[in-house]
Amino acid sequence: MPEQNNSHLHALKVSCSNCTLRELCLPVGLNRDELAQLDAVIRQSRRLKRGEYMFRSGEAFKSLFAIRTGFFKTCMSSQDGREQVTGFHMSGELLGMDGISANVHGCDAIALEDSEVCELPFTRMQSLSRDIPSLQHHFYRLMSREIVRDQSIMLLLGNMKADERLAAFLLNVSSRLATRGFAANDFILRMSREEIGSFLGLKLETVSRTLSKFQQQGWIKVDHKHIQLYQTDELKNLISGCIHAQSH
Amino acid sequence: MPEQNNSHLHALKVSCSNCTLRELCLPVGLNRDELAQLDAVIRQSRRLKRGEYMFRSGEAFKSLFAIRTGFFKTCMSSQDGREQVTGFHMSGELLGMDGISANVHGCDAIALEDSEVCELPFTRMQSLSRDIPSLQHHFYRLMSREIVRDQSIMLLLGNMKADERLAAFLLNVSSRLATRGFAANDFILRMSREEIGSFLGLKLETVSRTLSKFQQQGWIKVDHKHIQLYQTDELKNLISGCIHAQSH
DNA sequence: GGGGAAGCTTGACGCTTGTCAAAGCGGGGT
DNA sequence: ACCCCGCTTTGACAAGCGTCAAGCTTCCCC
Repeated sequence: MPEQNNSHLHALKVSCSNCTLRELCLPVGLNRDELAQLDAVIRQSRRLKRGEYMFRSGEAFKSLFAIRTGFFKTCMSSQDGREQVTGFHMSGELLGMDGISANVHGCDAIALEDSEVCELPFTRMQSLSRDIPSLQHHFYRLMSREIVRDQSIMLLLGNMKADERLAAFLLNVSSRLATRGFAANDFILRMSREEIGSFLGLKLETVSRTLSKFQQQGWIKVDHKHIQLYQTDELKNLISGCIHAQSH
Repeated sequence: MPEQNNSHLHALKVSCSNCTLRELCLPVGLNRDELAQLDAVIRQSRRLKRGEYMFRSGEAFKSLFAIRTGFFKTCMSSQDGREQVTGFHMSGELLGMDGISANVHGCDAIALEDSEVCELPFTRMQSLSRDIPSLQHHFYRLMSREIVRDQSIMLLLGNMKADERLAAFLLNVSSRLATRGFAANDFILRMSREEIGSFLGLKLETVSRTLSKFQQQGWIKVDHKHIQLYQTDELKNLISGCIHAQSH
């Protein structure tokens, strides 16, 4: 692992090497020169402790943020303090794209564990992407991917019953962890039952009960936030009838 | 209305003049030369009859489509034939952005009335947007807007009760029609109760019952697909507690 | 190490919405 | 113009999930 000195980009590349899907990360198919240009634009990475905000709804939009390590939730809040979780995000994912349209962040992004992110100033990325066609195309693809992801969640919320939603959620988390080189069938959830419920359009009691039901049937083992999947086929069966069963 | 000959772009501009929000359409802040370039890229517009497909899920993605006139639904289908409506779309809106990520269309787009669309070959638009920075930025904003729209629907599906969903839906349709210069409080719905229900995550009977309830309370008048809004304030009250009550 | 708050599980009950059914109305095509 | 089919409305009933409540565990901070 040579010449690591002072290259924020290198760190990004390292996080990329953790991903089977290179597309999660930025530097794809760039030559040495283009990499250097990109590296110059990426700001010093920033560390966040659990509970800290990466950005808040209503703040001026200036940058996108790439997660190098850690785990985040994005959520929107109403006046009376209730919140709705709109997504959970892992290393390699890009946050803040909803802020482009109105130049204002449309949601809060909160670290669920100690994390590290890279800041990508948007106007500079935009002009850089004019010089590097493959970068431009990559940005369009990332935004399109976010649209596809949101629509698959719309399907989940509009069509599925509680147990189907939980099964889809567990399989999604599992596959995303596997993509990053972690165990697919034995993991720690970083979020609370209430946050899962908020994301899935369910109450926390329903989440808890449904997990217990899966455990009783021998499909999974639940020890608080420690989840083990024993029979993923049964979980897949549950959602096989649903539209576009595979995860985003 | 001079020199209309052979300019597909002109037609787009005409459809734009119907919109209070110029941002819905493509040619914003372009000079004469840039307009000519853009015009050269836009393919001959295409007419569709009610029920025809603009594109289908699974087809190769080649172009985005701008609606000049008419009304569309987008939806996804499962193996067993059930469908989920993911959106309703009016003149000035751009469809197909979910196809960019995988080079395959992710949903069906079907005309709900006789319509006219412009085809925008994506790779050519992409290279053109490198020469015209404002066009590039506009595309990013359009995709971001789609992300925001999808997230507001996620909130609706995850948080709201049946009557709140219907109220939000009616107010949304109303404001989008007003934006295009149509009456805000007296309109014809182009979709069936079943399609509304599919979009809102409800069964058609619930849609029908809830509309009847609104009518009983004197808030609206329902005559099949002909809707009149009498007391929009009451509808707004219903969703005032919800997160981000305003429409997309 | 201990205390307290926050998170999780489980039960009982009720409401919202889905399901099944029947009847009325309207519109499009022959 | 008429007829048939599809859409809509309305009712009765059932089920799934939310609500309220109590007790328990765990984790964090002092």
